[in-house]
Amino acid sequence: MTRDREATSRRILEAARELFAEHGYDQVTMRMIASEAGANVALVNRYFGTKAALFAEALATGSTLAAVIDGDPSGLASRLAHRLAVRLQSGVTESVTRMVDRAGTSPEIRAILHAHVEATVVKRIAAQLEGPRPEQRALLAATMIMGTGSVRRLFGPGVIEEVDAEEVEERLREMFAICLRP
Amino acid sequence: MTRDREATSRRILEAARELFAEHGYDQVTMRMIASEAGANVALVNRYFGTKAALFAEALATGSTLAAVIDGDPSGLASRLAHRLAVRLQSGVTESVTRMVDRAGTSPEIRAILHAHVEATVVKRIAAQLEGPRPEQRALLAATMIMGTGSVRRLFGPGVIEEVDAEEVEERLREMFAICLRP
DNA sequence: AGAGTTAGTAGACGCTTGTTTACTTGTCAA
DNA sequence: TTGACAAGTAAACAAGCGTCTACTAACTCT
Repeated sequence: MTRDREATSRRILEAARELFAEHGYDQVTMRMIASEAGANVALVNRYFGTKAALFAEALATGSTLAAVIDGDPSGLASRLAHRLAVRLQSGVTESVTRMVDRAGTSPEIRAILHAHVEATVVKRIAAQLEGPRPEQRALLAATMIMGTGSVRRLFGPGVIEEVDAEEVEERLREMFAICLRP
Repeated sequence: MTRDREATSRRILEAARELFAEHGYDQVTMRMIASEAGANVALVNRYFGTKAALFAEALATGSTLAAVIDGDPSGLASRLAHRLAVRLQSGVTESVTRMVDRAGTSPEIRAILHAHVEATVVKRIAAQLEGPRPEQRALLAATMIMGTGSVRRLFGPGVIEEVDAEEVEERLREMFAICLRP
């Protein structure tokens, strides 16, 4: 057994990120994280303090939505619609929505998530919008992102297979256009 | 202490319905339900078997969304938009979305929720739609209902207060119109 | 009035959780 | 080579969970 604090804590953080994204905060135990990282439970606490602190740190790294949001403002609706349609078809959902969806009701955890979604989704979308109340419209877009995740996870791959992906994408594009327009 | 099995089990069921709707499955304990109903924990198990069975029974009674969905098909988009806008403003969200949002990942519970949402929301909306693939479009509407709940719960009353309720309702109405049209 | 049924209760059972403590062991400077 | 420091481990902690068993007490029927 090679002893490497940096490598170990990095493995722990990666395992935490994947597990939290997949199962949400409550459903993941410190022992699951330790096991996945090939480390001891006590080390997880020693390196990251508490479970909530580890969650916050895992959240700070790994949002792929930002790359979709950033870009040409006029194509934002199309990019978001395409992303959601692809995710519906592939069976994968945004890790952010999974986490929100399964966050549990701990005020501390919801506060951490709130700050993260506000910074990486709402503010980021709002920054591209012109006209009054950009955050209100960005919030509506966030609604659709979150809702897609919830529904997809609840209904599973069975229902979605009967769906015409192109038609859904076109409808989503129009819906995004409505909530993003000035 | 008056002894009335029917009244006691009804109190338990009501307490379960309210608590599950407010906090979700995982966060509600059998002891919370018993305490809220003024009954003993053992009685809850005796009358309803298991926690999951009680959840399923609580779910079967108490969906107020159905009343909004049923009615004139041409006014469906307006009714849904109004409902969501009101709920955003009042700080209350659909109990169905709360439950889904906080369901945890137990396959049994998610299966129960899936069946419930499919029957009381998706199929009910789809029944009003004409044209091809009504369920696909009903699913998009469900996406917005679920998403509104997630976002509202995550952001709390603070952000929503800065929102122009009428403008949001109008945008929601147009978005519903797009996803419901043939 | 007394016996039997049954609503209601107290408490324990086994398990899992996040976290901590006391310990062992590998690594590297002196 | 040795000693000190840090990485890693095993085990226990206290608390909380769903569930079950053994018991008490109120109601009903003869």
